[in-house]
Amino acid sequence: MNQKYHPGKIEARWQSIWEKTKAYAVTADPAREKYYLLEMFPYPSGRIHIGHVRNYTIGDVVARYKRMCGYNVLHPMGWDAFGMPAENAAIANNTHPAKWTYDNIAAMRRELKQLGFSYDWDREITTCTPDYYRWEQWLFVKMYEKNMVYRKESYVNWCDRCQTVLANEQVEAGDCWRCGDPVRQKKLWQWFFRITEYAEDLLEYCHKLTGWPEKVTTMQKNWIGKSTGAEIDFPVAGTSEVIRVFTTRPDTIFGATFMCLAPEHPLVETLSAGTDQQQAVAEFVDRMSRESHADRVMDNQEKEGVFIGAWCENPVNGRRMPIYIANFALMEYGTGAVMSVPAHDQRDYEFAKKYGLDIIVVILPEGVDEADVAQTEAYAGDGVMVNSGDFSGMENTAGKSAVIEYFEKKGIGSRSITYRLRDWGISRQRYWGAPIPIIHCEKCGTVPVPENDLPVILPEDADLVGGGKSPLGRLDSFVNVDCPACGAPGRRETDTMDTFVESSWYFERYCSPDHHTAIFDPETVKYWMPVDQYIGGVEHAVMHLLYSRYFTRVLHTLGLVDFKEPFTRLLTQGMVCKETVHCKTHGYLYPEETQYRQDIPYCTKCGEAAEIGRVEKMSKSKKNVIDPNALVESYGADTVRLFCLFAAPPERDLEWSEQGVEGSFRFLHRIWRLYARWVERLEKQKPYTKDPAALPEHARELYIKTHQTIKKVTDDIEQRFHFNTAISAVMELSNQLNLVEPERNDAAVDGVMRFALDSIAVLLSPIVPHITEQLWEAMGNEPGTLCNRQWPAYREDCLASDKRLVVVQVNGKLRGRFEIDAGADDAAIKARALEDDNVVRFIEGADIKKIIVVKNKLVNIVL
RNA sequence: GCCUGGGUGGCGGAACAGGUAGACGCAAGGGACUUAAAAUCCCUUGAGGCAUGUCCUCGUACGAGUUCGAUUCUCGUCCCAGGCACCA
Repeated sequence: MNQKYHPGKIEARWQSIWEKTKAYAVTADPAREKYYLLEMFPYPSGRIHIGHVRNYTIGDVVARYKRMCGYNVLHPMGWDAFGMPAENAAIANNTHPAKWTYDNIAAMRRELKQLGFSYDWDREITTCTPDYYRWEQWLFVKMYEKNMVYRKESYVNWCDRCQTVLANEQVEAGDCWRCGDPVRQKKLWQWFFRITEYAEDLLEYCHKLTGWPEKVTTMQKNWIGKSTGAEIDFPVAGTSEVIRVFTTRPDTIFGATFMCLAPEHPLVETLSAGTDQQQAVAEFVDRMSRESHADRVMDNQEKEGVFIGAWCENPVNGRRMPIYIANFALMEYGTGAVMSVPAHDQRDYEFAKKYGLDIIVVILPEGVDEADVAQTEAYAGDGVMVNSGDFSGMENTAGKSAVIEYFEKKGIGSRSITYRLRDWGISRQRYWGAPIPIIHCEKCGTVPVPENDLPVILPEDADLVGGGKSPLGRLDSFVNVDCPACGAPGRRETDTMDTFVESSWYFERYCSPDHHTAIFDPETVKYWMPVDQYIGGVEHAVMHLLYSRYFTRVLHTLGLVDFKEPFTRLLTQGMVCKETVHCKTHGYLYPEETQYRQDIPYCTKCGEAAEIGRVEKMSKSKKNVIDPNALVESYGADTVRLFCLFAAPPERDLEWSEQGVEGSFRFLHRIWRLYARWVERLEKQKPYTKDPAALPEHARELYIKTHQTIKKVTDDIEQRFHFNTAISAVMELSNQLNLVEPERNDAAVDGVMRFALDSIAVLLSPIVPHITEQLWEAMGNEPGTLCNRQWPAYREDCLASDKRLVVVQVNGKLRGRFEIDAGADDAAIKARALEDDNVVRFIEGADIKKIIVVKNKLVNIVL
């Protein structure tokens, strides 16, 4: 066996063996217990980045571990292949999005294979293929038939640069999440999924997702944003119109002194018509429409509004309330109208102060004088109702229900629930996406494409450049089609679907990727789904995960699956970060543009010393990126995998360190040399697996340590995915083994040594599969059998040694320690503690008040 | 502002039911091997003190508290990261 560890050849060799033997291909087998491990599939941007490597390494360890534990493990990989970067790149490089995408996929597949992940490549999915999106279109038609999809004209977030509509979730702080340009409002006909129909169910199940990080379910709950309250009708003075408001505080209705409408509210125009406010209102509405939705919602703008020249009447006390339009009233939340109670709502308070409107206190906190409430700010807390007619004197918490019941009796209001969540707009005016399978007919309206005509193939000859309309809209051969219902000339829908649609059901398709007669084979889905463990970035905590949960409910409603939640357990791994380096003249520097001398980076362009900046998430804009490919080339995949796991537990951010990588490489090298020293002596040696008691002491210690390591590694992987501590444990074991020298010819230790070395190979194999397979073979084992080996069990009789270390405290401070037989009773432990020289120094001449003994662990003497 | 996390040596991180704080690794310093360097191996390494020890004091963001005993539990404060935010 070579003394030196050369990862290059070894890794290529095992990868080709795994590929040839289809080592990780699986089939549904009802006789075996399944485990579905899924990592979020990547967008084929061109190269694998280090975040992918971390994500997929974590997943691969779990997949390999579960396989070794006997599960039938489904571990697939594929490509989230539709999306705008392909289009942008195609325009920039004068190529076709398909070519760009497929080239990228080929390159990234090669990179993934070089990392040795245990995927069943036979199940590879590419979402931009008709094979895949035809079933998405099929599902769209089913949803259309069940009225789960609809079309409406609505304001949408529009990005001028990307020429596309964005979902609310895709707008970050008022800007496009992709390009960062400001987003503005545009009115378009859009297709929507009725996700709000499932709002309550999605919310309710958040509490049942016990295998998810609380962080994520909390974010989803906030996103759904349920509010309980009432809807109440306010009659408009002098007309038969009523304004319906939603409020969470019906208990404050006696304090409502004015009304605020959203600028888009349908009554704004009618009510202001013919009044002297008409002009001012029109101007305000116009100004608001030009301001982007994001600006209106995001900035803590000053509250402003305009009186619309009409009044309504407070239904509980007949008070005449002026009606305003206000910039903070949102048409898409509640009813687009707010009953304003300035004494008890901060926004309303500021608005009232600004425009000199009445403030009436109706809730009195305990022990406070009415004159002191709402003097400088609104009081939003609980208290006793005052100035509230028959309700005065009631606790406001009870008052809420009482007021609602009163409304219901009088027929002017009712209990109501509102959600922040809105329906999912899926129309995109882009080329590189799945066509929406609808035909517009003048006579029949919107007609779904019949099942037999699916898929609606995305034509390859679209002209991507040239603005205004969607590229598909400029393609007559695509647009012109006969109406399937009446045969008259019709027009195809030219919008494509949001790419979040593809990623909302790909995990089901993985179960039967080659099924050509249905969206998936129900039997295999029944066997594999739901996903037992899903792993991905926390940046998908709201959109992707909520959409996937929604889609699974749709499939459930359509009778296609018998579960509602797609992902039983979720792990969100942290980001990969690295320090930034900044040169005064050249800005941010790539690692290869810096040279370190005595820990100070120098810019290779100008030779000047550069500044080390904050540690930040790796990104191209900060240039603090690492190319995984280059790392694999110089250190090998095993080292890269090992470092990704060792540097931090998965849920935390990982700080990249070149020296850390170096350290991981050295560790693998140490393991390699440890084997090299022993391989000749132990090749034919059987591992010792019997009772530890039969061994001489030095061998027994090694044997016990090995079993303890097996337990530690097993627990760390199984219970917490804390691979960093699992690796530490193996390092400790290997450090101990390194002290044993084969040259001593100590036959008593050989069997134990063989057992320990075998164990190291097995324990490390999910983490560093190539080197361990190589070492396994070198030890005379059948080549390639390590990855199919049973995960080792540990002997209970090895977990605790027969000696225990007991520490002695005096008044809680550590003063001594001693070893004692494990079986020793409290009295014996106490006696030993009191004999300890150093302990005696501290207790001499003092009164002992109390002695606390924790068996086998600790004595605390209290003076 | 609200909701999540988090704050431990020079650094990444351990301590997974309140019981030895700093495992493991990195970096640094010293030594061995070598003509030399690299690689490798060994030793030291939280801060301070002196009486140099199986020693003492301090120490897990800060301040209180509960406890025989707190990195761990409670309350308050500060800071960092992520998410949400005029939601009626």
